[in-house]
Amino acid sequence: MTATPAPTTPASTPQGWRVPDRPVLEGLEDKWAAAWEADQLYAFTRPEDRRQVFSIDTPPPTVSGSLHVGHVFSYTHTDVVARYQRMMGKHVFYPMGWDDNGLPTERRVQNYFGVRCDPSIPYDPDFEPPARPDPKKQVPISRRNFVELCHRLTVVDEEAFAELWRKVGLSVDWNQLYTTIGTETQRISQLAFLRNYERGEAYMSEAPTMWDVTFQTAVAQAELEARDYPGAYHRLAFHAEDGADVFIETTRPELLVSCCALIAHPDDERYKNLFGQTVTTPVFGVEVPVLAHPAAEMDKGAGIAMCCTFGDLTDVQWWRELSLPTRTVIGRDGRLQRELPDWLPDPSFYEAELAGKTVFSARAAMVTKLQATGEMVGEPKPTQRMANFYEKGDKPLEIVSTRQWYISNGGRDEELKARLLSRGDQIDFVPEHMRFRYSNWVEGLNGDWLISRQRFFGIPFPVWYRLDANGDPDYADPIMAAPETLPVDPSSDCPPGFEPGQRGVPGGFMADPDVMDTWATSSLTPEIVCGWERDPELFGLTFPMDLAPQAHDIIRTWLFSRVVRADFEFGTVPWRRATVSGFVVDPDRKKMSKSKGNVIVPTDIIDKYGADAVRWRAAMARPGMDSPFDERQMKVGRRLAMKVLNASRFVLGMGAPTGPEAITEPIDLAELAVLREVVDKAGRALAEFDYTTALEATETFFWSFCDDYLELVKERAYGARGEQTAASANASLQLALSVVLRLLAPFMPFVTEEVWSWWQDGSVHTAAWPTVDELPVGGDTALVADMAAALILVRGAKSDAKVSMRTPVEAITVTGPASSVANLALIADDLSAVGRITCPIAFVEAGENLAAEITLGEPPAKKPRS
RNA sequence: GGGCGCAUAGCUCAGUUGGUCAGAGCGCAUCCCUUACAAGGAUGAUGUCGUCGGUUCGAGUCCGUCUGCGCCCACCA
Repeated sequence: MTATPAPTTPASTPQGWRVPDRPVLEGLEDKWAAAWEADQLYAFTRPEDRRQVFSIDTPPPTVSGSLHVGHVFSYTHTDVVARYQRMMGKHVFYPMGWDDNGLPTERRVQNYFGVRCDPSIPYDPDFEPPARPDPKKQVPISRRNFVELCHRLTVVDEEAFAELWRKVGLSVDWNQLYTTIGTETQRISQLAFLRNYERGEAYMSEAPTMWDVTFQTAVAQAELEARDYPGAYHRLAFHAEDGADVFIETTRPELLVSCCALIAHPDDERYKNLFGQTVTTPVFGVEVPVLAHPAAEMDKGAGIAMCCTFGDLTDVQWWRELSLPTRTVIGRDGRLQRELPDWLPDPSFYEAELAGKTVFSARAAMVTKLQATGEMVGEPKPTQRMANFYEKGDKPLEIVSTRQWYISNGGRDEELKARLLSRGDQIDFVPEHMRFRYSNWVEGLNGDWLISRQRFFGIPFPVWYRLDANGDPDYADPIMAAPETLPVDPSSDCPPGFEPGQRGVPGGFMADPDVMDTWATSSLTPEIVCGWERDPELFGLTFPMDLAPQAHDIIRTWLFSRVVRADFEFGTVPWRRATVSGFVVDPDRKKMSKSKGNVIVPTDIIDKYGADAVRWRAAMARPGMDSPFDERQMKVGRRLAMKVLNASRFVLGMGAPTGPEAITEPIDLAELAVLREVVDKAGRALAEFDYTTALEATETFFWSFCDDYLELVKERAYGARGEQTAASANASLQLALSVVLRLLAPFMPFVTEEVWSWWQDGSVHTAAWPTVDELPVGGDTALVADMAAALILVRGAKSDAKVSMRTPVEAITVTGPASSVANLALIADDLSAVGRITCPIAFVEAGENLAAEITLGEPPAKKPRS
């Protein structure tokens, strides 16, 4: 569908209002997005008092990915509330950020340009990526060239994202745009890190870490994902001192070489007599102790396990708690090390068959050897087990001992853990039960937060190391950058007191080669956007923030890490309220993902139904609720948007501008009394982030307003019964329209702005949120219910008779309870007009429900088809 | 195995502290070109509120039980 501009030619109306003849939805997004931008309608202006601000910690989307309809939904939820707060008079601080830092961008650059980063290659200032990228033959390029390509591509991606957000109508302040690789972000990230380091919250440690062999980087606990992984049990014979065999079962026979103990549960009668003895390993003949540890599970495998450094996290626990030797065989590339293990009595088999092999080849070689020596019982027995993966990787993680930077997060400090748990209690979660995700995660932490990554496109650590006379780094006493010099790139900048020529030479210095994980940066989004250590006035006005929206999959990462940072730096929570949106899932309730091919492209759906319709559907999904995608529901939103256009045109085309003092008719007062209740309900709901309830209340009112009230007063408003009753109708219609447009504005910003522009000055989005005080008192809401019931009686009679609604009613007797009958008598004239009732209506008090005896006249002649 | 959530019309979901709470929209059926709206409008049908117990004058609503589903975490011997 091509977007045609909305008609701007005003039809001439006596009031001077500019109401188009045939209003359409097409083109409203472009028209109003441009106007809002030109007017800087959503630009943050600084009030005097923090209480006048509503600040939002917008999640920065990963620009190397693609936005799907779920993103549109969740960002719309926040935007609805931002718009409400703005109309409430708040100075809304609503930034947008792009997460363009880190591994996802690296991967996209590799695929897009067909290159890969090789830090050993020198910079080539004239480098151009291959015209035809070949994914199988990626061109190795220098780190600096690689980073340049990352920047080049993110600029393109970010423009596409911004375009989508404008189309969706997010009322963000684009002046506050930040990126997670930007200069200011680098400065803040490095500064916060230095502060953490000074206070002892950040530290370096050499320890076993979860390691991805594909990306060759350490990964943090929060990035792990347990997945099913096929394996096989291998039953191996160890040899006891008395010559007996001790059988263990393992899924990783290739790690046998790194075995440093056998371990069983202290209460396990089968192995009690072995504790304290040593056994020798099959094939290698290494002598290892048999030890007891409660983490050994009697009913798992043979009940006795070989501990290797390192096969899994239990091995790490045993290694640490039993002070076992470190026998590393898996290298950072996932292959068995070429260096020969010095603990082997005879390394010849290792050298010939294992060194340099992948774990898979090594396993095969090991099994062949074990079968040859008779030390493996039977065939490998296939099994399904869970293995830890990096969430973006496709090979199981290995555990490798490496030197890394950490920030404490309570995983190794019960006092800190308790404090961070209590921070969670200080945050309002919407929906409330999402706080359990937070407390569950914090309670389950078993280590500190690993923030260094052995990657290229990220924020470097502002750290150097002195090199001793042999050229070896002194990690114990790192040189930290001076805060006023930030941001620094230690690979090109010099540490204080050194010359460039001293880089990499004995007695000189070297840069810390790592970059910070992307969460180490995004954990600081409140500090970044609020102007921490940059703009104290802004910071005072916006921090702690009011709202932190996110999806439920990042509670353990982004949400938690921001709490950690704010606790360390400020001793406070970073925001008062955290809201959690659900996912949009496919009709089978499966999560959308590229690999499943079930992703809905948001621009397609917006082009087809309009942004207001998509936003309407988004707002019908309550916080935290996953929502199946059903395209038909977009039509419902579109119909509402069309209704707003048409009903507004009708109301504004009928009478002269009339003030509320003209409203005197009981039904007019009654209709506005219903609206009073809606205004009250919608406002209270939106204040609590319950946008769905607000929308439902408004929408229900609007449909009955159109279907019943508008129909009922139509003829009177045209002046059929005199000026005074017409003025009452028109004043009521205009007031209701003004209120309804404002109630709908947060949800459907485009169509409401369009209609507002026909007859009002300024933008509906900076108009005041409606209050009950704008609406007259004294109306009886029961009258509206009676009206609706009466209309159904008249229309039902015609529908049953299968005749046109224009068919006259020649006789009608309405019966019902006294109050209803009395109410309907008040609006008999209006009822007669809308029902084509040509006779007086007879009212009789009888029964508990309204009923009618109706005699229909001749249906009108059908008009010929034009 | 631990935690959380869900179970109400064919579908998606509302049902605030137990007392017109058996609802909405979609879909479906029938009808209507009606001068705001045919990408419309009117009218209508549809449910032992997952199971079994309990509290109560009264239970979708509170308590317990079971069953099914979903999500998060743990789980490599």
